[in-house]
This record gives sequence, structure tokens and C-alpha cells, in this order.
Amino acid sequence: MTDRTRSRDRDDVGLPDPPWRSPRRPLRRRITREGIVDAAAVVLDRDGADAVTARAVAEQMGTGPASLYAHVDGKNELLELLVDRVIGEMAVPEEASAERWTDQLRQMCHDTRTVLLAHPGIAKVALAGPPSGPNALRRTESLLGVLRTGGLSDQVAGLAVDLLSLFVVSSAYEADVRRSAVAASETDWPAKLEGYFAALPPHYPNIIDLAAELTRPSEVERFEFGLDVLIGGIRALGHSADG
Amino acid sequence: MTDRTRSRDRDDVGLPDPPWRSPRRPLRRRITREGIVDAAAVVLDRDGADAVTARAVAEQMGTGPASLYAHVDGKNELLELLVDRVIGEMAVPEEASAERWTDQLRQMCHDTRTVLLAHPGIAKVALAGPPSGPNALRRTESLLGVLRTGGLSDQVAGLAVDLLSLFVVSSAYEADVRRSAVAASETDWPAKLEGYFAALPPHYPNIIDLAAELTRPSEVERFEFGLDVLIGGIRALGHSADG
DNA sequence: TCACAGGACGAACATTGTTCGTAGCAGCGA
DNA sequence: TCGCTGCTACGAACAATGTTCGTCCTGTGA
Repeated sequence: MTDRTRSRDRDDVGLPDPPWRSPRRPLRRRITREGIVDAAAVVLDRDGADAVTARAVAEQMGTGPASLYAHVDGKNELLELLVDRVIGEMAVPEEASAERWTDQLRQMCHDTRTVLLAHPGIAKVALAGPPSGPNALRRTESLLGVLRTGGLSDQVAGLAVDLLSLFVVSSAYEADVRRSAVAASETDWPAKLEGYFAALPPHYPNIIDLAAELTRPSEVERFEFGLDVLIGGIRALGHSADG
Repeated sequence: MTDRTRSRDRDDVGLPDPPWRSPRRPLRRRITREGIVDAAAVVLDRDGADAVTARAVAEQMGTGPASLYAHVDGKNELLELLVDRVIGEMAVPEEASAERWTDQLRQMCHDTRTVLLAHPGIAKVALAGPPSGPNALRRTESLLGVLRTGGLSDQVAGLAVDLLSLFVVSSAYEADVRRSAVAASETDWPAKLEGYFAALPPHYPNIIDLAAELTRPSEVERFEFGLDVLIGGIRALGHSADG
């Protein structure tokens, strides 16, 4: 339980790699938490989250893996910091509006999804731990504001914020998995899967019948559908008597 | 791309560990796919999904890790088989009923969650790959039947089946993570988190205000809420004009 | 200038998934 | 019954990973 809440309100964290002098650094470098997360972000965007290993991050900094452990508790903490950094790329609405609250909700969910998908593999990491960093907190705060402004009860707002986040992150994870799977085998997968479903033995009449509906929708369509269902359902539940 | 679809319609897969003769087996054992999955299931239930390593499974069978690779493509395939075996423990309704379709839906979601949580760590694995095994297919078939019997359009049924599965599995994953985290540090975590939220700086008025609502609901309550929202939303969307 | 404390880092350890090469068993034809 | 052939169980090893230990350097205060 180190002081993870300290040194948070800095906005100059994202500086990309100040070229101090030259690639040769005979001087002993000064390693910082922020520098480590910077290096991890570079590796993340270049090779994906699975490539964010202690060695890769260290090499990106021009040192060995042992050098990280004086500033970061372990890979877990490093990944948490990385996730929060990604979440920090998202914009949050200035002020919640009572009329446009569902639009704001949709917008925030879209933005979360976008930043997650912009960094391949990070959704899986985000799913692993509950959001605890300052940027995630800021997002939760804003989300709660929108929900309450929409007239939802406190109880429903509290539950809905978790539900929406779970949906957005897990949906991004699935999209990510599917995307990299498609990237691996370049054959167009939905068509093959549809053929497979359609050719199933007759024990599966519904799957055979709905082969197209099961395989054709894009990830975006699925996401939009989920968003419609969730927001509609939350609205209905939140405006009845009490949840 | 091996013949993964072959040898599927066997129901005697679940036999627990026939004690052939004695722990000493001077005879060369006959290793089968089913035997490997059996052993993996034993390790899973004993030590959790993270402990399902090639070595652990092999040791459970009294052999070395290399012996598995003649029957299983790799750890991925082994885990897929394991997930499908777990899904197979779930009961599916005999026939879809037009009146009780939402009850049947809830029941199936509950059952899925139950079997997932009965095997610690398996939800994470189930989340990784889209369901492809015969048991998952049977479940999807049944789910589709219930949704169509409920009067939903084909399009909505196809999307809803994915959405529901995503919610159930990811929610089980979160419950699993939380459970093992609580098991690790035996202090009661929700209370601590609530205190942390309540003591946040005033930049977070909503989180401070809803600290209790955010931390107190149990995993079951969250799950029930999500189910209410999803089924309500699906119902509303499926019975309007067209999705 | 000098001693000290903190940290950068080389090397190593344990654990993982996976592959190679060997050797032994099973089944089959004679 | 005997020998051959092909499949396969499996010991050993390899590469990659997270993490720790001990050493030595370096910046800093007196």
C-alpha cells in the first residue's frame, strides 16, 4: 500500500520523450514513475498490451528490468497506471444537462470505447481491475453527474455507473479480441462463421435460421444496440417508483 | 485448423477419474482429449484457473507436459474445451414458453452465472474466446428459442443473445475478481472503499455523495440490476417497430 | 573533500508455454 | 510367433516472463 494517490495532478505527464542530449547517455539516468509509464505507453501503442513486459519497457528506457522495481510495485501497478493514463485521454462533459443527459451518456460511452480501442489490448487490462486511478475517478464522477441530472435515484445511479462501465469495457475487449483474431487470419471471418452456423445439424434450428443475424452485425452495431438497451432499461427503471 | 468439430456428441465425458488399477502405472497410459480435460477440470476445481498449467494438468495425469501436445493444440484449445465442459453443466429449458419467456431468460442467465462462479477463475477464460463448443452452442440455441418465443424480431434476438452473454460472463468475471481479492486480504473491502470515496477531495461531489451506493451493493444485487435493465431494454426495443 | 544513503542495474531464479528427439508400444502381415 | 512400421508417450531442453539479490555508482550534505 504505497502512496499511490500522491503526485497525481500533473498534466505534463504526456510529454513524448525529451531528447536530452543524444541517444548516448553516459550519465546515470534518473528513472521516475512517469517515465516508466511513458515508456510503457510507447510499447503499448507500438506492439500492443501483451508486449508490455518488464523487459520491453526497460529496454524502451535503455535499461534493464530490475530498474523499474524501485518505482513501481510490479507489473500490476504498472498496468493500472497505464490504464488510467489511457482513460485520461477521454474528454468529460463540462456540465450535465437535464435535457441532453442521454446524449451525454452515449457520448461518454463512445469516448471511453474509442480511447480503449485506440490502444490495442488495453481493454483486457482495464477489465481486470476496478477503476481506481484519478482519471477513472474523474470519469466516474462525471458519469454520476449525468445520471443524477437525468433524474435517476441515487441507488439506480450507483448501480448504473457500474453496469455501463462494465458493458463498455467488456464490449471493447470483445471487439479487440475479434479485431486481432481477424488481423491474424486475413480471411473474412464472419462469412465463414455464418456458413458454419448455417451448416449445423438440425438440432440447432434457431442458430441455423439466424446465422446471418448472429454473424453479420459489426462490432459498432452491437455496441449501439447494447447502448440502446442499457440506456432504455436504465431510464425505465430509474423513473419508476423505486429500484 | 484441426478437426475440432469431430467427436462431440458424447455424453460420458464427465466420468470422474476411473481408478484403473493402482497409482502405479508401469504400463504406458493411453492419453485422450477427454482425459486431459478431465485432469484440467480437477486442477481447476482444486486450485483455480490460473493453476491450470500444462505442467499441473500433466502431473495430475502422472506424466509430463509434452505428453499433452499430441492431443491438444495448445493451452488455448485446452481452455476452450474446459470452458465448454463447464457450460455443459448448465441445464437448458425443455421448451420455450410464450408467457414465461422472461423468467426463462432470467433463469438461464442465473444458471450460466452459477456454473461459472462454481469454478474459480473460469469466467476470465470464457470471456477471452467467443463460445464455440457444442455445449455453448446448445445454450445459444436455447437462448435464441426463448427470445424468439418472446416475440422478438430476428435481428433483435441475434443481437440480444450476444449482449446477454457478454453481460453474464463479464459480470461473473468481475464477481470472481472481487471474490479472490477479498479472499486475499481478509479485511472487509467495501467498507474501506466507501471510506476512501467519502474522504475524497471536494472535486468529486457525486462520488462522495454516493459512496454508499457505489460500494455497498453486493455482486448479486448488481447482477440482478443488470438483468432487470437488460431484459427491460430488450423487451422495449424488440416490441417497437423495428430495431 | 569525504562519507553516506538511495537507487540503477547485471545477473540470476522460478515458472510458464512449447518443441525436439528418442524410444517404446501396438497392431499387422507373414 | 516374429519382425516391421508408425504412432505416441515423454525426458530434456529452450525461450520468454515476472521478480529478487547484491553490488557499485552517484548525487548530496557536512
